Order: sequence, then C-alpha cells, then structure tokens
Amino acid sequence: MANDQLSNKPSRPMVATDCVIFGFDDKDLKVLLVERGIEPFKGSWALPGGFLREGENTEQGARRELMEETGLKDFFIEQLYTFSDAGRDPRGWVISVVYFSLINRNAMSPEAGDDAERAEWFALDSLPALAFDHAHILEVAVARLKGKLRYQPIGFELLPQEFTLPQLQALYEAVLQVQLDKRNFRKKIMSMELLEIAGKRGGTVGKPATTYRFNKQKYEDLTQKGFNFEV
Amino acid sequence: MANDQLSNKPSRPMVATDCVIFGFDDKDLKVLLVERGIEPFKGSWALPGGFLREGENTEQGARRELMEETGLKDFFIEQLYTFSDAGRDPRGWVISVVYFSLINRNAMSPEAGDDAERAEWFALDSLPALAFDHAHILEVAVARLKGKLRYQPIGFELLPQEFTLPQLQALYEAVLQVQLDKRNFRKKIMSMELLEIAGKRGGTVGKPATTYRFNKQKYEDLTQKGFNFEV
DNA sequence: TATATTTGTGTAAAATAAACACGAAAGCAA
DNA sequence: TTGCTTTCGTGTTTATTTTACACAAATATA
Repeated sequence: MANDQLSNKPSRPMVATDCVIFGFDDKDLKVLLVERGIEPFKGSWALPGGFLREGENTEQGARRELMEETGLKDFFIEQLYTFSDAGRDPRGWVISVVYFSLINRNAMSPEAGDDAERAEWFALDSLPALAFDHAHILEVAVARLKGKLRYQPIGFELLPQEFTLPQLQALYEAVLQVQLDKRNFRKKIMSMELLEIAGKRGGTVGKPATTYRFNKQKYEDLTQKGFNFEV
Repeated sequence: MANDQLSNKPSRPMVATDCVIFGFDDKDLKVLLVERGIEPFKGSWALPGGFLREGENTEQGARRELMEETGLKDFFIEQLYTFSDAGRDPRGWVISVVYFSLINRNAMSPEAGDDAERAEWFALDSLPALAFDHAHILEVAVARLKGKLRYQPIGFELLPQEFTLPQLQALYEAVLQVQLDKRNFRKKIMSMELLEIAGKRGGTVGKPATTYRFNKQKYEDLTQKGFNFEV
C-alpha cells in the first residue's frame, strides 16, 4: 500500500447521500424527483438527497431522507454506487453515496414531503433536465434495476403486498422493456412456489384475477439451500 | 428530500479507499494483504488503502494505491461498496470506498511495494486476522467476485494474456468452489467464439495444451448487440 | 521404448424454454 | 336477461440447452 493512511494528511470532502426512488403505477416505471428550491440548480429537478449527518452511516442517511420524502418507514433500499468525480458539484468537493429504493406507491402517503419543495413522479422516457450529475446517476440506477430484477425477487417491492400475476408480468415488461408470454411467465413464477394465494381481485371489468402474496421467508430459506431466483 | 443540502451544515468524514486485490496462481484464488507498520492495528494484516487526496476521485485513489502496491499500470478495477459504519476506524469518522481488482500475478513486478511494509498473498482459506472491518469487506468482495464471474468475462483478468482452457477451468473451479465437466466447460466457452488460438504450451508433462487469447473487442461488439456472457 | 501425465473430443438422455389458442368469469349496455 | 366486451387462466408440442459420460492423442520422463 505504500503511503500509509497516516502519512497523508486526510483531506475531507463533503459527503452526501442521494436516493433513486423507483415506483410503479401498474403501467410505467417512474422515479421520484424533487424541484430544487435553492442554488445551485435552483428550479431544476434532482434526486432527493442531502448531506450526511454526524454519527450516521450512509444507509441511515438515505433512509432518513427517504422517510422525509415519502413518509414510508419500511422499504427496500440498496447501495448503488459512490460518485466522486471532481466538478460534480459546484459547491466544491462533494462525494455522493447513492442508494436506490423500490417502493409501493399505494403505501406511500401522498405528498409526504415536509417543506416547500415539490416532489413529482416522472416516467423514465419523459424526464426533465436534471441537476448535478443526476442524469448519469439515474442511468446507472436503471441499469442496475434491470440487471437485478431477473435474478432477485425485488419486483415485489414495487407492488402492493397483494398483487395479481398480470400486474407482476406488467412490471417485468415495463422495467425490462420486453414482451413476455403470459403462460410461460406464469409457469416460471409458479414453479418457484414462492407465492401464496391471498384472494381475488374483483370490481374490475373482465374475469377477476387471483391475488397473491410473496413469501419472503420461504425465499430466504430456499436461498440458504442454494436456490436461485430467476425470471 | 425535505431538508435541503444547504440547510444542514455538511459534516466531513475522512474518506479512504481500500483495495481488495485478487490474484490466481493456477491453483488458488489469493488476496494481497499488507502488514500494517503503524497504529492502529500495527502488526495486523489489512487491505491496502489510504486516504483520498484532494482533487482525486475514488477510482483514481484506488488506482494510485494499487499501482504503488503492485507496480501494475493497467488492471481491472471496479468499485465494490462504500463502508461507513460508525466505529469502523478507531481514529474517527472514516468512510471507505472499496474497490476490487483482478490481476495477473505473472505480470506483477515482484515486491513492488515501495516502503517497509510487507505485502503477501493469502489463500482465502488461510487468512490471518484482519484490521478494521476488513474481514467483512473481504467477504463482500468474494461474494461479488463469485457472482460476477459467471456473467461477465472477468476471469481472464486473473490469467496471463495467453492461457489454456484447463487453466481457465481451474480458475472457475477455484473461485466458484465447484467441479466442472471438462467437455461441457469447453463446449460452453468455445461456443461463445471469444477466444482465439495463440499457440501451444509445451515444456510440461503431458499433451501440450493450446493457448488462447480473449478477444475483448469482439466481446464488446457482441455485447452491443445484446449478447450475454455466461459460464 | 515403455509408462505416466495431461489434453482434447462426441453422443445420447434429460431438462428447460419457447411457441401457441381458446374457454371461463366477470362487468356493462341494450 | 341476454349478449357483448374485457380480462384471466390453462396444456401440449417442439426446439434448445444442459447434463452425463470414456477413450485416444501428444508429450515428458524413467
């Protein structure tokens, strides 16, 4: 390692956390953005985020911000990447540890954001211009989400606790941007035996769909034994 | 996002980069560790690393340290994770952005480390006690390596430019900790048509093996067209 | 020149993935 | 209440992929 840690005077960048919050509205994958109320980039849209507080690790910081933004307490969150290029923030040397989160929009309290800032959902194909390097960050996040969706059961995080198979399929189709065969999709999902029947969804036109719950416990048990989720 | 970035006084942790450097010696996967010459954890083994310098992004910091450590200029490096738990470093609030690197040990200049510190390769099943939270970091790195090896052509980074199929297979077996069928392994690798014949390896007992080079350019072209590497 | 060692090859069986069409259950309108 | 529209749910056949498995060829060495 050569120069040891104490032989350089440690320099101290500012450290922020930002969150890429994905939601799904039965049709499109969306991302939650906030309109900045202050400089720099005042008036621009940006990923929610803020500086890390003393005594807090980066995940705690991300959870705090996400909670403030959506009112949600439990949600899927995962570290995405740390961005540290010089010049990414005009205020100086700012490193941002970015998390991405998947939330069920039905469970989110509407307009939970606490202050003057506007928060809005945007479909990925109609994004506004973004502040800082957030457009780049978002690209990385989408790529990661696409990559993970097929090999980890994270899609369920975007749906209500009880969901139908057509909903689940629509989610996969929206995120992965592909058409899937209904019968083959069902076959694959059901063969994993990770869904349990919750009831029926009525009140809508057409034959009512069966609703299911994802059995996370069973998934974790199977994973221990070498099971691999794959869609 | 609620509290905007300027409404909190930004606190400033120290930011370090550490590197998990993997090597392969035709038999075992190994990791490069250094013996710390100073407190804290003086005398303990640790991942090579150091504090980030002003004007440098985290990847540059990691590359600098890796270069100092191994004498290598070009190598595979990828961000692993950012560790930020309170108490992970007794000197105070230190966030570490960790990279992992795959190197070909033959190309590495022996003992290139520049100062008094000892650097040594350790097989993963005979590790010494590690400083800080480095044991945990190493676990994360190994898991990531295992996960990536099957879906990205990163194994070649651990081998010399010209390698044989038995070598490649041994690498997969060592990292993934499985036995692979020779014929099926060859079939799968060759069916991707990403290897080109380089020559023959003689001088050893037994039938001489054909040596190959990995065609990175072709891989990248194919990837553009939706090709997916998988072993 | 015989022996030990390592490389390199093909085929058959099993498992998985892909393609594909229609009846059933509900809401809604006439 | 009946018929029309909409959406859900199901099975089989074919193609593709994966698995299992054994012996001859090429070299170094004794």
